[in-house]
Amino acid sequence: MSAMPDSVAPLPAKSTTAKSAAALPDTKFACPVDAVLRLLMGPWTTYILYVLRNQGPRRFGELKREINGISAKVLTERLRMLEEARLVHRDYRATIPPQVTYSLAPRGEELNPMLDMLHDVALRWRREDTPQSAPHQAAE
Amino acid sequence: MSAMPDSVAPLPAKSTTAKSAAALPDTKFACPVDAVLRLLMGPWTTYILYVLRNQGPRRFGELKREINGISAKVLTERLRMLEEARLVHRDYRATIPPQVTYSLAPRGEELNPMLDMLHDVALRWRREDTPQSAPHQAAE
DNA sequence: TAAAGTAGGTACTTAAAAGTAACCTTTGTT
DNA sequence: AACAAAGGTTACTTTTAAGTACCTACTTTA
Repeated sequence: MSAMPDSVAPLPAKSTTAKSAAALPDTKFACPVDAVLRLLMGPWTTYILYVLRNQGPRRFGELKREINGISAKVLTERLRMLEEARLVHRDYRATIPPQVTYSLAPRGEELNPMLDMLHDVALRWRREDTPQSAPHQAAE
Repeated sequence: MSAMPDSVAPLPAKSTTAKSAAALPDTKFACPVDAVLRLLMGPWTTYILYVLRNQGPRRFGELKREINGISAKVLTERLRMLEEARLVHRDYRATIPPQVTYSLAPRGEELNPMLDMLHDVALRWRREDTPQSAPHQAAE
């Protein structure tokens, strides 16, 4: 029971300058867990981290080609966000075709144990939910 | 390096019956991590789990009153989703004012270690990012 | 001369999520 | 008779996110 001892509040889709701005006193001191989840949740985010983790540093075009279906716009958005959160590192070389390489920053690596755990849980649940005819799986 | 050895694919906002339906061959065998994150990401989801974990089983109205600002619609949606994912358990008593109690299901409790880890990382980062004048915090 | 690769940026459109408000059922209470 | 409480549902509107398409500038290649 050592989790979330602090003020926990969701981010109710901040509606600054909206019409009803006097209803919610929250949204200022948000739960840190929420903040991190908010980093990871977008459609392609964990996939990007996965590629950087397993394939190592990659250039923009390589990422775009590897992540089948993502648009340049969204890839840029995600990389900018992850860079701002210091999960990835951006290395820009102003050569004539400019060369930009992305890699996992220390904070990105810090997420690995947690993502591993999440991955284990997710795999376990999927195994449990898939009605296998003969349940004789050994290793993962 | 034991994470995500399987086919990883995002869920690109499934556009069935849309105009461009022949571009992406993915979205069918999605990454299990993505699937679990998709459960947790909505604005109020982790907050609901947090309340159920720390306050114990709660009725609908209690939850709604405790989670300041959530609407009945969204609370219902989230609880239905969490119930379908078997993270929470719904106990319905057809008394005359009907009585519905929600509690953490076993799978909900399985998430605890991971959420604790996530919480630790999130707290650490927030400490690092908050320039404290005198860094003499002892316990979390 | 025209295309392709490099790393994006911008504008526009569309779809999904969230919020708001009203309504439903039954019984007891005032 | 009207209202409150329980636990939602439904319809409607707004907000946000994502997708599509086209643009930049510079160089090499065909």
